[in-house]
Amino acid sequence: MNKISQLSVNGFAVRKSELNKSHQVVTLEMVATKAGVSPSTVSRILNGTAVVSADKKKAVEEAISTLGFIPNPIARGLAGGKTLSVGVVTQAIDSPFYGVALRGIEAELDLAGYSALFVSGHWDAKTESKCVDVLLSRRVDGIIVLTGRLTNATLKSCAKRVPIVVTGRSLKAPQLYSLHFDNVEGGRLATQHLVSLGHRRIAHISGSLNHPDAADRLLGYREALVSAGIGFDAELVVSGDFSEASGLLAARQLLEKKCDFSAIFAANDQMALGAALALHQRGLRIPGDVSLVGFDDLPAATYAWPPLTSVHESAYELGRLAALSMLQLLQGIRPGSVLPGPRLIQRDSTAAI
Amino acid sequence: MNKISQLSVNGFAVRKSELNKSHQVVTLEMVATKAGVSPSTVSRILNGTAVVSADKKKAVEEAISTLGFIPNPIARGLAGGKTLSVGVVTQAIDSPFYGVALRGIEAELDLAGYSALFVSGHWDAKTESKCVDVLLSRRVDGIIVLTGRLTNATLKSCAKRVPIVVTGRSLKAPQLYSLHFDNVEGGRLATQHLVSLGHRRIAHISGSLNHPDAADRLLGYREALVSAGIGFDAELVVSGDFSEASGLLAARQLLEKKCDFSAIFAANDQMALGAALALHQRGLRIPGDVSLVGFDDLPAATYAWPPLTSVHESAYELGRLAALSMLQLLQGIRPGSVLPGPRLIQRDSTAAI
DNA sequence: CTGAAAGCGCTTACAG
DNA sequence: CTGAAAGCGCTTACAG
Repeated sequence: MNKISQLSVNGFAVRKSELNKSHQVVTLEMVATKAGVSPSTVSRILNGTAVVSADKKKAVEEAISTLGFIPNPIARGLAGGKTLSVGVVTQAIDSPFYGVALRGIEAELDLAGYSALFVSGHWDAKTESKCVDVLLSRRVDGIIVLTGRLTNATLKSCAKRVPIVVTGRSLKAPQLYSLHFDNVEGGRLATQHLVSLGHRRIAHISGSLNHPDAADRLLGYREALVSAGIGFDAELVVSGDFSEASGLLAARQLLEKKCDFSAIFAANDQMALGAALALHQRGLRIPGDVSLVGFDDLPAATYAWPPLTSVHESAYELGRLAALSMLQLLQGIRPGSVLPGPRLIQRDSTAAI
Repeated sequence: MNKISQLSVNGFAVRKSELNKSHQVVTLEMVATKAGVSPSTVSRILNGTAVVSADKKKAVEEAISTLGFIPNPIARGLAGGKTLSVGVVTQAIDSPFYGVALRGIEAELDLAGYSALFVSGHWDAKTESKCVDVLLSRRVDGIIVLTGRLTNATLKSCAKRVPIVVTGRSLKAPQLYSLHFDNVEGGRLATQHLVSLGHRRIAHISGSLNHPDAADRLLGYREALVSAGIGFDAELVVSGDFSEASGLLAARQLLEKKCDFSAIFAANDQMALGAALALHQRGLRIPGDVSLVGFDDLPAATYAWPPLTSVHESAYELGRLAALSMLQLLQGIRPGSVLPGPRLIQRDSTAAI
């Protein structure tokens, strides 16, 4: 450092450029100087990475608090390869379902001093791959992938570079943990509920069938039907894409087909809401003329008219447990969390036939 | 570097520890070596920070693409003080309104190669302050604050450290740009619509009144009433907190007061949805017995029953323009974007008295 | 238990 | 137009 360009603030040498910052940044070196130890020692205390004598520890801790030192995660990341941040590949930052999951992730990570980096994959494997690259270039310590369309092989190979937690599938690999919700059981629950109410002609609005959740819910629907001795009728199944608009369209198709149904099980609440609108528009009453069951139990389900019976899946828990598992992976602990099972929440959109 | 601990991969010296990474990381230095120039030159080409001879430029660009070099934002951040990331203080990561704004921010930032760091302030000044600190410690290049409760003074002082874009208020300061939606006009529009339909007893469910948006919408309501010669009746105003649950409660209060109204203007769609439920539960028809207007025009408004008349406020544009303005601030350009004005979207929840 | 030194991957005056 | 060198704020072998 050129002596001529040096100044001093609080007894510390300061480069001119730093003076432009209104807040003088406190560095680890300043802490070390103030505490009369080496930077190495400060670092070790900070990270608990070695035993340090009690008196030095005390001196350092005092220096840290009087100086108000906050370690720079950027520098930490460069030097130690850790950034205390975890990347999250969500599919749409404004999804009502995943939004709640993000809140769960945020809450859990925050407890551990980690930050989340959210990027949206938009249900497109290419985009999701790009998201992973962005996250990797930002040197996140781990990546949480909320479902999406990345192949298992891709995920496993990512896990060789960085710990991965993925939702929406069951996968085993080193440094990879998956959290899976039992969608088959959920689909079964929804359908059984309708069956128990006396419905025999139960239509299903499925999600995009290349989406495992959609396929599983359909499977549960089918199984419940068969085991009730009703049998599966392909005529009664129309597929949507999990959006409200697609639910509306699907319900209209069902109506036009005249396939004579008394109930609809929609593979998510958003489609159920769309279907409800189609039904209302045709002058059909819910549940008087047709019973309706959704899936996810979004907050909106409670405020729909009539309030929607739905299969509860806790997005918040999903997010929280994904984050918790990631934190465990990062600490070298084998995660073991499992998602709570589906529960049927009965409201007013279903009734006996 | 100790020669003994050195290895070689693709002709480049590599530390042992790096071999553990499955993917050999390509550094700027490797690019320089391959192109036969100095690292400085590569950096300058990358940043367009100086004129470089055409041939070297070509060589470097070739090296970059054959090596698949991706600059490390972390190192960039440390060295240059830039991280190509902007922090976003949102209030709740799962808010249906702000969620859409986040999508707009993400889209715009992505175009410029920037990443967003989202943190939630939960409408609490203390928490929001903490969010700003976290963001600062991550060395974001700028911060976008979505409304919230930080004081103007706090915001202005933040702007001394880092460029700030804030929504939901009008503020002028160096390195600070604010984007403001005309909530007064929006409230006026909603109310005028009801007035034009012949309603005279128009109730209002306001948001939390310590929230400027809520106060402004109430003001617009009041102004419209007065200028229509109807006059303001405090009896007809009940306040909620922008949540569905509060809308439900507010509508019930209104009903119990027996204040005799034929229409309700709710300060946002979420409360309107809650109010609709309360109305339905009392057996009141919308709009037959009471007309209902919301605010924001969330996607959910379209799928409510009946589809909700609402004041459109484009959350997506809000986010997009906030991000655009930030990018301009970062380039030293004075931002000038303004939000589109409110528009009334008429659906089926309002009718002539 | 602790310090000096090198290094993480870049950027940016400085000096041609 | 371009390179050598120092530095960003930490961490981590290495050597006591």
